[in-house]
Amino acid sequence: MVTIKMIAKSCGFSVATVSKALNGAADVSAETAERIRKAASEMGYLPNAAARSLKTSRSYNFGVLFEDDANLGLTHRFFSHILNGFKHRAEELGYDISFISDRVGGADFSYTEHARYRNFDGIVIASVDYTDHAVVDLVNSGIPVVTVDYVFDNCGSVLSDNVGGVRDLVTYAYRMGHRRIAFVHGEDTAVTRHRVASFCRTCRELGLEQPEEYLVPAIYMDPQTAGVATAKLLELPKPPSCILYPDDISYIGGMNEIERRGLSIPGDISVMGYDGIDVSQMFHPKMTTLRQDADRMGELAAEELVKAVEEGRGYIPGRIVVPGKLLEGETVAKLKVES
Amino acid sequence: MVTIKMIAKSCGFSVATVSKALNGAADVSAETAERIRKAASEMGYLPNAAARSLKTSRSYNFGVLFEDDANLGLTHRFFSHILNGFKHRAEELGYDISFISDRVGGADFSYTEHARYRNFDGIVIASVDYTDHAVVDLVNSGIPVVTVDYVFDNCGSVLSDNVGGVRDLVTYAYRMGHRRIAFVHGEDTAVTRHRVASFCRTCRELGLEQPEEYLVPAIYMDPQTAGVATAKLLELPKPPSCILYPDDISYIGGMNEIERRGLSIPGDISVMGYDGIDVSQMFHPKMTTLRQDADRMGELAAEELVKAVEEGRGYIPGRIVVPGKLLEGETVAKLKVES
DNA sequence: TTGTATGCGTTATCAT
DNA sequence: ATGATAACGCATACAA
Repeated sequence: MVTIKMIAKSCGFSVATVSKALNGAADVSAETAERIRKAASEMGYLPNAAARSLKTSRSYNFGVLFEDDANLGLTHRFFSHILNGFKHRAEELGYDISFISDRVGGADFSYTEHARYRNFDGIVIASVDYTDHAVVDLVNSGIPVVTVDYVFDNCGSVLSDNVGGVRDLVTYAYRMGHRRIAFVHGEDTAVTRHRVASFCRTCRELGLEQPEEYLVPAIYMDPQTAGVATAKLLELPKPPSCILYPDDISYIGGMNEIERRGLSIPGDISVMGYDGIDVSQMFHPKMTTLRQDADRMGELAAEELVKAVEEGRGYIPGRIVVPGKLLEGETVAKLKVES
Repeated sequence: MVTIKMIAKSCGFSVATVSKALNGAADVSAETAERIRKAASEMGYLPNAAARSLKTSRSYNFGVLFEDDANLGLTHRFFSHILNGFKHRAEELGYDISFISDRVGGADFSYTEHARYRNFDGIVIASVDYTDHAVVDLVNSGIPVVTVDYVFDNCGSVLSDNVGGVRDLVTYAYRMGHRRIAFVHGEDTAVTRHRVASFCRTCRELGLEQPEEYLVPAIYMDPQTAGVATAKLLELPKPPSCILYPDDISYIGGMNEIERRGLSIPGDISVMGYDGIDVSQMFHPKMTTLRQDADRMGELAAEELVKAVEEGRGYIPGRIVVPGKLLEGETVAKLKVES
């Protein structure tokens, strides 16, 4: 391993001068800077991140906290795209990425302890239970944090436009002539509350009836509970003509229940998904769903985090809302409007 | 930030003793060790990874290289599971995880340079072009490496049993009475070559005819090319009765082409996927496919890498083959055997 | 059993 | 413009 000390010896300069030259400091002559850089390159010099971090207390390393209830973790479709976008943009901006966990060296550590131990310059949080004490603690640790799909007062955040997304879906169904629209929603989270609120408000604004039974709980990414919810809706005395699902996977569970009953989509009942995952556009009938641009969200999270880190105490937390896009498929029937 | 120096001052011991006590060294009395640990805990002491790494040249950090041609990266279904399993097991074993990229601090770095810069103790490689010079360079860097689905002489490797998987699928089709079996395979990679070889060998052993036209190339995860390949097969004078696809997503492309022609699965033509992704078991007809246990593969890669790191020069590269599991769905018809 | 001293590779301060 | 030196936090060889 070649160090600046060895370069210094080889060139006849001091380590101080070598360090400055390599970091492009102004107070070193262009000539010697050139000579030193050449020697460094020839000798195969590489800086040592640990030494640099120790000295400057900057790691140029971001911590990533991605955990979810279902323990889908990195295999979660939405979040794997977030991570993907975050990673690419962070690397462009000069930061590496590591995962934060609740253990270090085999021993239990809090997230905050882990982050301090590794001296992360900043942290992105997604896909977790934001009421978790350990997460709240991390958020308040003083380390710059950007959260995804949740807002803390003192952190930047990148948010999928859930309110707009649900509004667009319901409005689309309305325009297609639907007047009895039901919402199978996910378990209680901040995202779910936003979506449910948007659903109720949009229905009210459109003058739609909102029987309590048209709001049915299920579990995100779980076809099973979505099927049960669907059964409940179909057995209502006055069943809906259109069902909105919490995500595209849940949609599949609903679809199966519908077909099991000999009903057809969209002939007998119309349905809509959420997320716009790849397979949603591959199967027939093509799914009507709302595509979330998760890659873009990840990129924006990286940019916001860099801003938070580099602006330091003067940073004003950004609230970035990323709009989705309605993918008009073939699962919503065009109805004659009821009298 | 509290350091061992501050603990030393607070307890009246030297930094050396504090360091030893905190690391559970034998040559420190149980009593003082206890006192020191108590003080450390009370003062909120946390070790500093950079300082430790600088001193010991061990980072307890693994580098992960996950890139693929399609740039699906982390959103690739198979690889996101590998990463997930790797992450969990590595954390249990006391290692953190960071991504390796070809840039550091915004400047271009080779993978090897990046790995040296961060002083990774070990590296896992998956999902890349293994002929890439930068990858080969990393493999030969001297840093312990474990590869997924590829073998280098001097590295450990974890392999999906592609030979056994294809054998099982073909044999299953044979048992179901199929005698004209076609294979739509992915682009040329090591995995593809193993699968094609297994396909040919199994057909030969079963005494099946193997017309050249029954081997059709497509692209992994691309429904489009799979559809084209399917069209070619269906238009053959003697079309196959069963088609094996390179993955479950490609299967969908094939299915769409089949249905577009008014044919039904499995009534008119039987089909099989590969991977066993979640949605493959949700849609009807349920897919017959081969489930790869990618999470397990990731875990085993972590264990193998720890072994490589800790055994040092005495490490003998392991070749771990992980068997898949045939998921018997509803897409392969039971045929009367032709005379 | 405990303490002293040194150095890991780097950056930063202050002289020269 | 360049260099001597200290310090970042920690682990360890060796002395006491």
